[in-house]
Parts: sequence; C-alpha cells; structure tokens
Amino acid sequence: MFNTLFFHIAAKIVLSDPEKEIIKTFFTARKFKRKQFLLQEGETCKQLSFIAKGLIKSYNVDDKGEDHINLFGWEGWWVSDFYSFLSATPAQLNIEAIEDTDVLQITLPNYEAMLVKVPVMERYFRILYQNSIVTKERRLMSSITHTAEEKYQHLLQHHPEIIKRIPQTLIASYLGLAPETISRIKRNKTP
Amino acid sequence: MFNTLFFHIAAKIVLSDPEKEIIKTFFTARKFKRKQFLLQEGETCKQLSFIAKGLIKSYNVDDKGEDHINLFGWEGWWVSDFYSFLSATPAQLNIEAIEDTDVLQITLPNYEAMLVKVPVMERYFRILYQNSIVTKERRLMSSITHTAEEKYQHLLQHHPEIIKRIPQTLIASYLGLAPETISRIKRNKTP
DNA sequence: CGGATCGTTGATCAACTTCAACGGTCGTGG
DNA sequence: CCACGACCGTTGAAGTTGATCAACGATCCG
Repeated sequence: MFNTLFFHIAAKIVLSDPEKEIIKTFFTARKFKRKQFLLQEGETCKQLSFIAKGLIKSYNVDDKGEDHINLFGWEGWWVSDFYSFLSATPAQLNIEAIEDTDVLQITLPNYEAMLVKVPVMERYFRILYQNSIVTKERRLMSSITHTAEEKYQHLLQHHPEIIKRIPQTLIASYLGLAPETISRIKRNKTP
Repeated sequence: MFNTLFFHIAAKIVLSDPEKEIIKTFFTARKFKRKQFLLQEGETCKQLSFIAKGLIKSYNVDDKGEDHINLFGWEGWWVSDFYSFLSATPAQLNIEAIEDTDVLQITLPNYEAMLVKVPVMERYFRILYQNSIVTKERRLMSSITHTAEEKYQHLLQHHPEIIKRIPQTLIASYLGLAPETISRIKRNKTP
C-alpha cells in the first residue's frame, strides 16, 4: 500500500528514504468491504484516508432523505469529511466503499505531527489542494452552467474509465440528476 | 496594504520580521478602478492577487454568451485563474473590479521562490487551500441539493454583509438563477 | 427459482427560465 | 438645473427542462 502512496507523492515532491520511513509510522492500513462505511454522518471524522485500491463514494443526505454524492474516490485519492476532521465536529458526510477498498489512514494529531517532522509534506498537500481547488471550481461551474445532457456528456468525456465502474443511479446522484434523466439522455444520443 | 496581508497570514501561521521583509520583495502593489479588469479570458494569468481592499468578481462566459460568476472576492481573498496561473495556459476566467480595489500581486516565479525562501508559507497556503476546499464543496452541494429559494436564503444568512454591496443581477449570476427568480423570492418572503 | 438491484419508458407535474414591458434611481452633459 | 440614458429591479404570461410517479424488463446471485 505504501508503494502506491509514495508513487503518488513522487508525482509532486521528492522524499528521501528516511523521510519515507518516518511517514510510514503515522499511517494505519485498513481494508473495507463493499458497502462498508469509512465514516457515518454524525460521527466525528477521525481519519484522513488515502485510497490505495478500490472505489468509494462520499455523500450527504438532505432533509428529504435523498442522497447526494459529493465525490467518488479511487486509487490515489484522499478522502475525509474535511470540516469534521479539522474541527472535530460531527460529520455531515457519509463515506462508503463501493468496491472492496484498501486505505492508509492518518489521524489529525498524526497528520499535524507528520507535517512538522517532514515539512516537505506541507508542500505536497499544498500542491494537492491547489489542484483540487481547480477541479472543484470546474465542477461547480459545470453544475451551474450546463444542462443535464451537457453535464453527462462532459463526465463521459473526462472520466470514461470511472463511469464504467459505477452504476447509473450513483452517477445520477453525483450529477444532481434523476436516474431517469440519464436513461433518456442515452436514448437520444444512441439512435 | 502589507498590513492587511500580514494580518490575514497571522491568523494561520507566525512570521518573523525578517521573513516579512523577504515576502514583501516578491509582491507588487496595484490599484484597479471599478470595472477595470485584473484578468481577461484568453490572456495568461500571470499573477496571483491578494485583495487588500475592495471587491471583485471572477466569472466565465459560456457558449451562449452568458456570464457565470465563479466567486466574489473582497478583503483577505486570494484570486486568480489558478489553472491558467499554474500551467501558463490561456485563462477561461475574467476577473473584474466591482469596486475600486487594492491588490498585492505575485507572479508564478516569485510565488515559487517565496515558498522556497520562506517555507512556512507552504503551510500558510496549505491551510488556506484546505479551508477553501471545504467552502467549495459546501457550495457545490448547495447548488445541487437546494431549490432556488434555499440557495438565496442560505447566502443571505451566511454572507449578509456582502449581499448589500452587490447588485442583484450579480447575485443571480453567482447562484445560477435568473434575476427575476430572485425578485420573486423576495416578494414571497416579505409580505 | 426468487429476490434484489439496476435501467427503461411513458405520463404528468412543478420549478425555473425566457420574453416583454414598465418604473425607479443615479449620474452626466447640455 | 434639468433631461436623458444607463442600469437595476419588478411583474406578468408563456414556455421548457427535468423531476416525480408508476409500471415493467433485464440481470445477477444466493
């Protein structure tokens, strides 16, 4: 699992072997089965998780009991309810494994200690978050500007590999559409 | 202007006086008049800007020629077209002053040099971006889950001070609604 | 085989947009 | 100092998009 982590870190910064050894000490490896929860709404999110393998969904439930998927995470993603994690308040998100998933988890005290002991990790996360902001802004704009069909086509073009692994109901929830709408879009486009 | 910058930085990390002096050397102060552009679509975004005073909007224009406001920025905000800034590609965003605005600007080479010379700034931006991600996720969820009225009420509750400075047309564009819809929401709620 | 899960289809409905017209306010130039 | 245009918000009527509801078909798996 650490191979995967260090591979992804290496895309942004350089770590020495001693640094890698230090970093290892802060993480705990865990495995989750399909449908198992990494986090449930109302708990405090104690862990920041790096996905080494598998697929998860992060979602919240609105007043009417409807699910809304916040993000899908697969190999190389970091997931948590950031707000809950950072401020130790009850989580508003659920995080659940869609496939059997291997993660490396770090607690807030360990995250902070790691950033002190291996300061170059500040840089890693700064770059990671910087990129994440770009992605999130794009998705927000897409959500506001585009029609249902445009959103779906856009997702198809940019993440075809993921679409294939995820049932349409979940795609619908991710895009903020009714599952029926996606059916109809597909019908219109494949004559 | 630097007072404002250092005040905002002090909320997240501690800087020594020598560090502050170093940081100053990387920034350029600029003033923009109402309606003046900090960045226009198609240009490369050469600067990351810290707003010391004033108010700006960042928006993009879709295929149909409609504006969509990405964010409003006021004192203490950092703005740029991040993607353009980081990858030196043409900007998709316009950034325009809504009020007369004072900014401190830093180029990409200076940003990178500053992060090397004053590494604790990595930490500052890491925390800044970390918080920004939380905000952006919330806004995205709000945009997907809430009705027009809920979005407007939510904004009213969380940023009342800003609403007052911004014409309703722009609020509408920010929320992804027609200006008329906001009129009608206000009418229904204030009998 | 039987239940669960997922996708499809049609009919109806609600929310929001679009279009068009009008009224108020502010700032600028004659 | 007033008049005009620019800009902003409001209102009503009509039109669209996508949601909802309900029923059905397909596939997978124990």
